[in-house]
Amino acid sequence: MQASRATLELIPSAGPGAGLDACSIPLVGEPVSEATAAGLAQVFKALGDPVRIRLLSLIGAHQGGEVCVCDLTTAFDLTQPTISHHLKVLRSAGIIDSERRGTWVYYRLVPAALDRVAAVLSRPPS
Amino acid sequence: MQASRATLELIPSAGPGAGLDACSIPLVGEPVSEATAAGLAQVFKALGDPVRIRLLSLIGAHQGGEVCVCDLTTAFDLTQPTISHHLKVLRSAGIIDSERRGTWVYYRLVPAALDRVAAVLSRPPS
DNA sequence: CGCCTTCATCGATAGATGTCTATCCAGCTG
DNA sequence: CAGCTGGATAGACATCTATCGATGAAGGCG
Repeated sequence: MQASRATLELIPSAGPGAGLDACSIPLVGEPVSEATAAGLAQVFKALGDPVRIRLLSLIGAHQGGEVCVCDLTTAFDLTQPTISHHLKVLRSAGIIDSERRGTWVYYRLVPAALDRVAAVLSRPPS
Repeated sequence: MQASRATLELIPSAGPGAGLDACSIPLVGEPVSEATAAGLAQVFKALGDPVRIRLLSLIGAHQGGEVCVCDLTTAFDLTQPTISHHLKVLRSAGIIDSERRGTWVYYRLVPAALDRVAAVLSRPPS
């Protein structure tokens, strides 16, 4: 590195309590910790598939906010285990939730999770 | 090839020249098309890595909104080609932009892209 | 010109991921 | 009980990806 540039300090403080469950610090406001970045990345990774995006859209757009898995599997040209796998990824990320009622399992969105992700992406008013 | 214009169209249904339209394409409002889901998934996939999250955070938090690559490489325990790879992924997704000035290359955020993603995740007021 | 610094690209490789088939579990109904 | 259906799990496999070392391209400097 040439001497005419001042090196800046940018190792973020590895403070405790880092994670997605922490308060939603804007992404562009200040450097996030490694743990926070890992938590955010997991959620974004769950969103990083076209099938899962469409699954979320189908669930969110459905009247009542709940969709039976049987209705989701028929909406794709994929096998039932594949859809089940994608639903599991979304559920592991905390984006959706499921409930069994009798024979069928219903999935619904977790609005708080989506809100939190949206808040992270929003830049602070400056 | 710096600051290549070969970035993808973030939301295909937005049309060319639409720019940063504040009107959100709802993810939870109505089912999205396959093409829209694919475009969104690519952006989310770009965000689905802890290193890239931290890169975005470092760029966005830096004074002036620009960061030299040399400062980004020193912030991670990774090699320079790896950082360059991650920057390319973010740039291909339209999330960041680069500009060469003399010896150094500076990266900055593309706020419109982040705003659009945040808008997609925001649910319509019920 | 030659040399150095900065950054991008190439090629290889270990690990992650999406998809399938086969199978198992839970719940309903004869 | 047995049998059927909706959904999850297991295992296999092809593809993708994150990372590295090596190299190339662009620009500054003596």
